[in-house]
Amino acid sequence: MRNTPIHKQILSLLEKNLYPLSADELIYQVSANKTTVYRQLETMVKHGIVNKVSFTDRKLRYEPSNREHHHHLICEQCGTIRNIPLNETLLLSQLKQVPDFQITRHSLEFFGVCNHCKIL
Amino acid sequence: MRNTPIHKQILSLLEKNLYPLSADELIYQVSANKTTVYRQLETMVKHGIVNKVSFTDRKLRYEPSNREHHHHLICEQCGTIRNIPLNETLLLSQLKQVPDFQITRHSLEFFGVCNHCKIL
DNA sequence: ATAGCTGCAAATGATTTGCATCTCT
DNA sequence: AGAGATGCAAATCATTTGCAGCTAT
Repeated sequence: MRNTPIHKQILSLLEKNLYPLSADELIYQVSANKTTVYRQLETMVKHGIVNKVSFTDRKLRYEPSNREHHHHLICEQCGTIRNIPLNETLLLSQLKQVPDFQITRHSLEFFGVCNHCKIL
Repeated sequence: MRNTPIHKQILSLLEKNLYPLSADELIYQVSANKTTVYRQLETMVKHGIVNKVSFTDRKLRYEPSNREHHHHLICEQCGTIRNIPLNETLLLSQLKQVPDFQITRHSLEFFGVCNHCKIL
């Protein structure tokens, strides 16, 4: 992974913003071709410095992977994203209520490798 | 929401399968135009009988909403999805290990309405 | 009768690919 | 030098929309 100007720009934008950014939000601000932005993001994901997150609006979003463990609150009306540092021992109670936000549903996905694939 | 043949077919497929189905998996099996399948799914979501779930592969998936509360294990190599009925008090320990599956990451999203939108 | 379905073709929008050129290390 | 990065145009893939005709209730 090379430390090119575009690489720096993208990383700095991802770090500056508190919430995950979609590719188009980056393309809008970075002086590079959109293909390059997508490719740079993919490179960063492959190298583990950026995480890809997905909600239900069919856009992928990206955020630095070195951020303290947290989750997201997404407003289904305006799409605003808020980070929520989640003390996991408090998960059960938080599932019901978070200040200034009415949770209607949540989604939890685990990703990894199944036994079948691990053997291959 | 009308009880049409296509509606029945789709609902029955969603119920028969233990894991969320993508639109193309349904289109493959239902004798209807793909547009119709998408529209029927949207109708079902709107009426609350089906939930939309999204992983990071840019396809949306659908499952009946009356299923017992659960989450998903997605193999990042073969894409296989497994349901995991999650006793939430056990969440903390489960985040680390589940039988026959090596969890590398998870994603938890909360959806709802932010205070700003609730006021409008 | 009529609001809600359906089909087909075409449009959209996010993301990806091919290919030629450039540039970090 | 050579692997990785970039730009542009075109392709892909999932999903959506327009419009005209159907059909449950």
